Amino acid sequence: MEYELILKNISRFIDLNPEEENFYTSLLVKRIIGKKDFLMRPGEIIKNEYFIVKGCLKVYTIDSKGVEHISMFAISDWWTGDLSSFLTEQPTKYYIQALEETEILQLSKENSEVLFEKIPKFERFYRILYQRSLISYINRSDQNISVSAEDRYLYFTQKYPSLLNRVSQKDIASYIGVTPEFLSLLRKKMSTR
Amino acid sequence: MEYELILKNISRFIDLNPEEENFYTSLLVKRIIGKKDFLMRPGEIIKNEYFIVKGCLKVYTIDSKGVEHISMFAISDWWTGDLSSFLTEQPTKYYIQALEETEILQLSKENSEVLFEKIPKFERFYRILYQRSLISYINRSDQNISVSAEDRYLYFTQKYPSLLNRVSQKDIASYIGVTPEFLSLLRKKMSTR
DNA sequence: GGAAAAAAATAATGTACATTAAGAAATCAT
DNA sequence: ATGATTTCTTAATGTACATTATTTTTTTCC
Repeated sequence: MEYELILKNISRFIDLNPEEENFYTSLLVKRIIGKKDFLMRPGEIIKNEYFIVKGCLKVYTIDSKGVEHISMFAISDWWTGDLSSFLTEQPTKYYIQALEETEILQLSKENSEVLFEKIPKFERFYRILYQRSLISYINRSDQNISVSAEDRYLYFTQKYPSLLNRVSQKDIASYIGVTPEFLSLLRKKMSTR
Repeated sequence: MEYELILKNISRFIDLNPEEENFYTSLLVKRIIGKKDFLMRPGEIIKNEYFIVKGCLKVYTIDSKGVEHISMFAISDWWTGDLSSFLTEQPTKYYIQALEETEILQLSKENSEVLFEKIPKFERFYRILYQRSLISYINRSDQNISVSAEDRYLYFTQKYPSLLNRVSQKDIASYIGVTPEFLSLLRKKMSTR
């Protein structure tokens, strides 16, 4: 069934009875984002959070020199969006683009407020979800200032093996913070050992 | 009164009645960390979260070459600890050291579980706290891969002006991910403009 | 207050990574 | 399938930042 994956995602942290499950899924909107289409562009005020059912997206900014910097990839069973814009109602600076045809479920800000009122244990769900995200972002920002590009690449290959064949090297380079040329060189050096 | 600051911190996101306030503060333990003393060392399993009443701490790791990497500073009205060790009960990799005599309030894991049971709206408090932390760590990790050292330093001076006179340049250099020598050079270059 | 220790500045040299440019390989669109 | 795009590789050169070493300044502490 359509909502199986998202309900399973939620049941990792909280238990819902069938009635609550129905209420929750009634708040969701399903969307398909075609390959290369955008889910978000800079300047928009983000009114939703997104759960990825199927597919793959990249979240990135473009700097003043026109260079793309990938902030994260989002695949099946992950959440994405722009928490900052969602919370502050300021325009986002991110692009989110589908690398493949992608199916998402979106939950609007109004509906998430309704949700917290009606089923307060969703506060717990998000508490735990954000707690765990926070841990991985703390790690990532520590790593970005203390670890060489080669080790960041190695870490990426170990942490996200499923992305290796799905995402271009150019995008991986952007994610780990180097140019595609330098990553190509690194990979050559690493393979001759 | 002793708990004024922490109760004010909490009241930013949730309302507590006097009874709840008393119950909450009864779960806290007050500690003083002397200058240069450690609140945490690698290998320990972290059983508390810490709120800083007064003083200043640095959170850092030491890499395989013996180089210190500062992950964050923590000052009055901030929370600190090691969420990862706290959650997973694995040994921490962090040192937390007081840069000045520092007064903290600690909440143990057991007590935080009691707290969530007795006053579920603390789930909401932590949901919002983590959400906001997450936003700033997402920013920081984006910044670390896409922004020059000079701009990271500028951003630091703007975001944490109060730390500039309190923390050594060497520690600021570590936080932004450069050597103290290079930060010194940057500052000289910046001052002659 | 003065010696010792730590932090900061300066400078020379070294290295990780960026930039530019060009060709080869893979992917895409008709 | 075949040309057109995009991605990947390779290589030369350039630059941001690291390393090492020395000197100056500031802080610590008895």
